[in-house]
Formats: sequence, C-alpha cells, structure tokens
Amino acid sequence: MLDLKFIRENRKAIEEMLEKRGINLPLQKFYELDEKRRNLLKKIEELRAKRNKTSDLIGKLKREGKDTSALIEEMKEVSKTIKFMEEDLDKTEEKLSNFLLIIPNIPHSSVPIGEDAEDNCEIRRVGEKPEFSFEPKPHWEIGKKLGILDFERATKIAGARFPLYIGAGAKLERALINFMLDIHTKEKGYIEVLPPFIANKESLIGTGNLPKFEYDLFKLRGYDWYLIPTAEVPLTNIFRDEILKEDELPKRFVSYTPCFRKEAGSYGKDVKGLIRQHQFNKVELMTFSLPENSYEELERLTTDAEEILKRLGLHYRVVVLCTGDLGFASAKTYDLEVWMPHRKDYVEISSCSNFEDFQARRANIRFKRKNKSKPEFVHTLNGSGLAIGRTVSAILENFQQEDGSVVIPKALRPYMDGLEKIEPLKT
RNA sequence: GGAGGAGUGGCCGAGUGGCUUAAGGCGGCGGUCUCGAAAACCGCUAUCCCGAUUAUGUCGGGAUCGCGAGUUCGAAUCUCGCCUCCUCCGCCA
Repeated sequence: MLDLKFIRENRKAIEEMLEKRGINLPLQKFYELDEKRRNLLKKIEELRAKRNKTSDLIGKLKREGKDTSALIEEMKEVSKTIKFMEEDLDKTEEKLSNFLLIIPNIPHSSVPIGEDAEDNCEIRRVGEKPEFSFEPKPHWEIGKKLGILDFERATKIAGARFPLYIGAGAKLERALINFMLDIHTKEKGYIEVLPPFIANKESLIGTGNLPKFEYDLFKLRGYDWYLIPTAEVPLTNIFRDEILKEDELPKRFVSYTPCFRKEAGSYGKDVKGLIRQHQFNKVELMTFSLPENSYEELERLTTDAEEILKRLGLHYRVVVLCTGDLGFASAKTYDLEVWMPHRKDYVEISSCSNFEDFQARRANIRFKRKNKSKPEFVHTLNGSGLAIGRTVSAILENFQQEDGSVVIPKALRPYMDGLEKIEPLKT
C-alpha cells in the first residue's frame, strides 16, 4: 500500500508507475473519493466538536438544576445528522481503502523498464552447465525410475499437481530442508521460525495477497482462514501492528513451511513433474530492515539464497525483473534461475524482493528511532532460500548418470547418511 | 464441545453514565543539585486522521480503554455480537 498523502500529492508519479507496469486503473475515481472523504470528514468533525461542547454544558447545567430540554432536543438533531453523514463517510472510506489496496508498489529506479519476462535483465551467471554424453531425461522420468517420485498415486490421494515422495526421495526433500536451515541459521545468522501454515485475512492483506489475488489461494470452507501460499505471509505478520525499536533492526528470519497454491490460470503449464504443484516445500528468508539499509539487505538476502545453489554445485543465473514482470507488492526483485538440462532452459528457483514500506504500511509494522518522536514504517524483504521441490528437480536432472542413477551433491551427503548415489530400481 | 472469570497507556493498576483533560504507581526521557553519581525534587511521557502554519516542529479539532454494532444530549462505564487469555469439565495427538 502506498501512502495516501503521497498519492494525493504525486499524481504524475503514480500515473508513470502504472504506465511502466502496464496497469490501468481509474485514478480519477480515486482522487474524487479522496476529496469527498476529506469534505465529509471536515463537516462531521465540526458537528462532533459542537456535540462534545454542548454535552459538557448539559452536564454542568443539570448539576446546577437548570432546564436543558431545548439543548437536548437540538443535540438529538445534531446526532442524527452526524450518524447520517457517517454512513456516507464509511462507504466512501471503504471504497477508498479498497482502491488503495489494489494500487501496486512503485518500482525502484534501478529496475529496468519492460513489458514482460522477455525484458528481464541477466545480472550474472554462476557455475557451468553440465555436459552429457547422452540425452538428459526429465526429472519426473528419473524420479520414477528411481522409485522416489510417484505422481500417479499422488493423484489418487489428492489430485493432479501433488507430490508423493517415497524412500530416498522423501529423505532427499528432508535433507535439503535441513541443509538449507542449517546454513542460514548457523552461518548466516537467521533466526529459525516454524509458523502456522494457516493464516487469516488480515495477514494476507498485509502481504498483498488479498484482496487482489484471492483466486490463487486455498480458503478453508466456512472459515476466514487460508492455507499459506508462502512463509512470507506468517513471517511478515509476526510484527503486524507493532512498533519496534531501532536497535532491534534488522531482524532476519528463516522458515521452512509447505506452500499451497491453486495455480489457477496455469492449466497446461508445467503439467509434468515437480515444477508447479498445489503443495510444495520451501525454505524462506525474511528480513525486517531500516529503510536506509534495505537495498543492501536485498543484495545480502540474494547472495545468501545463491549460497545454497553454489554449495549444491548447480548452475544458475540471477536476473532482475523488469517493471512489467515485477510482482504487485515488490519494488525490486531478483530471480535466481537454475539450469534444467531436459528443458534446456533456466527455471526460477528463488525470488528475492524488497517491498520497501509497501507491506509494512498494509500490516502496520513500524519502528521508532532514538530521539525521534514519530514512528516510521520498516522495510520488508523476503526470498526463497530455496524452493525445495524445484531443487530436487534440479538435482535429479543435473546429476543424472547414463545408467539412470543420480549422484548426490557432496555438501548434501551428511544429510543423506553418507549416501553418494541413488540407484534405479531393479526390475 | 460445556460452565465460569477476565481484557484500561511501555508495564502494574483505579475508574459502574457528565466534576476524567483516564487517578495513582513503576519504567523511560529531560532538568535542578553534584567533581561525578545516587537520592530527593521539578517537568515530559501513546497512536492515527483532518485543518492551519515558511514547518522534520507547533497550534486547533476529531478518533482510539480487546474488536464491531447499539442505547443516550453525552459511554472506559449500560446492552448485544465477535476475538483473545485464564480456571474447571468433556474429548483428543
């Protein structure tokens, strides 16, 4: 959410931002609502001031035993008028805040202007593409041959787009979770959090998932509860409606959670394998930062996520999203894209974003500087560190051998009881 | 799921319709005193919105006593609904 005053006073900047993002909003309506609200508020507050004064007077006169019936009659009318106007104000404010909630964040000046993913800019490539003396297979075929992935039976249990890991596959998933959590907590100083996997409406409004993206969320029938689409939701809302102290910042958290997404509108896309699932595991990094340090923090968070790929020996590249591809709440986003040999392309495995004060304003997360009276909004950042299912796919495809086995990356072996290779099932 | 109790400022805690500008205390900040500190004393002490103001503040007004509605000229106080916490019973990993 942007600052109402900022929108009011910087109409041009808002129009330019929407243009860059390729979004059309009836802004004129917004400015009309804003003006209506202020006019109504002014009148109502004048009447309330009058009522407050007169009610005090009535109290005094009554104590003196004087007649107050004329004043009471007058105030009855005033109260009726106030109530009537308040109804109008409530409606206006609701419309205004609904509008405010669908205005996207302003991209940082360093974000390239572009229409879609085609215009994203590559920042760097790390590692080498693996070379194969044979045609590399897709990870779902490898997983099936190894007996560690069973999508058919997952369909029986739940439906399409659900994972079922068995044996070494389940262990690999768990090993990756522990491997990532250990690096981030022991080496990078993040505090581990295990949050609820269900969040309420307020929390999802705080991060920007609601009201605009409800279609991608699983809602619990009969409750105002949603399955979390990412740990970003519970983590960001830890400090909702709180005022932190300056010296508490930055606060860095890491969290393993499953993530639940409807993936509505992606029918026919990535239908096979682990890439796009209704349920997947993720280790998420999250930082609450001082505003002046948040871009430094974004670089840090991104390199902390990259560290995992480096240690696993996976080739990847870092891209900065252009204005047209940038998420609704984000001011700047780096995607980490891992090399997938079967697809012969890079696939997003992490998305690291600085939301500046956009989420903090929605979720009302502030901090107070020493010797300063006014609280300010914190900056929030998060990034996957990493998406586990996609990491499994990348490992299976990048480290597959001609005989159908898959070599476990060295760094991961301590988490796999020393296992060096997953061998295909004997048939 | 059933029965009862509670929710007031950073914290504790008083307040059962107007005399509350939310008492009092603790903590915190500033000051007096001191070589310095402690003690004592004095002052300050939240957040949001609207308006004014050559302005990171000040002034005026409005709102906020868990949240939301209602009664009333007037609500922290009365009524209803919801949320959270505590105690007990039942069920349960």
